[in-house]
Amino acid sequence: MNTQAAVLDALASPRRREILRLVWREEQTAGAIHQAMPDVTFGAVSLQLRRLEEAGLVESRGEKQFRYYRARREALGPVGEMLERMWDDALWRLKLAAELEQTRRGPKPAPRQSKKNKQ
Amino acid sequence: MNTQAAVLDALASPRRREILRLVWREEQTAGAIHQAMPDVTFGAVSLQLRRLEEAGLVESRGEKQFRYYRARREALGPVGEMLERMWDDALWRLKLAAELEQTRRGPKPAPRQSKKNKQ
DNA sequence: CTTGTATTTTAGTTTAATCTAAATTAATTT
DNA sequence: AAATTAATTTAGATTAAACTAAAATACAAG
Repeated sequence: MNTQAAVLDALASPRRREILRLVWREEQTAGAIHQAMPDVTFGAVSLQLRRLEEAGLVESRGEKQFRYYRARREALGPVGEMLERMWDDALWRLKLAAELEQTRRGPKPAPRQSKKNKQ
Repeated sequence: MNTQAAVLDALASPRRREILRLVWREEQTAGAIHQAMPDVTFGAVSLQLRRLEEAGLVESRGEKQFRYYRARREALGPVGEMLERMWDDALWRLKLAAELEQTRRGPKPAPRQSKKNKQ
């Protein structure tokens, strides 16, 4: 079960990282997760949850009509600590908001780097 | 300079991970890197090198008409160790080959998971 | 069995990433 | 200067990822 590549793929998107953060310390229902991300549909959240679960980054249990998701922190090892540092950083939160904003509105304004003086 | 997210973004693609592997232990010219990936054009490799460099995952120096790239292993921290484990694993190499094959040929055959018996 | 609530899945669209081919820049050699 | 070699950049095409809206599934309660 080659999992590492799947893990990296799963961590690639800001959306999935945000979901992971929401279920990092305590389980949440799919609905609660969606409520925390009002800019996407429930369906979109559900698809990302499935990707995270297939990558082994979250697990879930069903109870009544609800499904509770929680992070499988042990699957990330030291990378998990990196994520925690990222989330603890207040500046990071602002950056994330900007990132999601961009994700919503289309491609970046392409801040191209100057081509000269690169030795 | 919030770098972590850029790092995760940069590690998202198998192609960039393969490039990173090639320059992990010793520097390589852009041309040598391209030769190791005969299924893409030099231009494509150059673009990915730029992305890796902008994310701080590789650095480069120009000498004569060549440009030498090498990994900035210190920028990756724990993720670097994860990558090394991945690359040391023989099975992983087969998997990577298959992954690149897929990348080349189009989307996956979509092996859907059965929907029942999920408690 | 019908209604309500929670969630997932499907089909199709939109958005973003990656690639190619060709043009361009840059240094080297003749 | 012209030709050669190495690498980058651009514009446009292709491929893949993410999203939406609607339909489907699942369970609970009346």
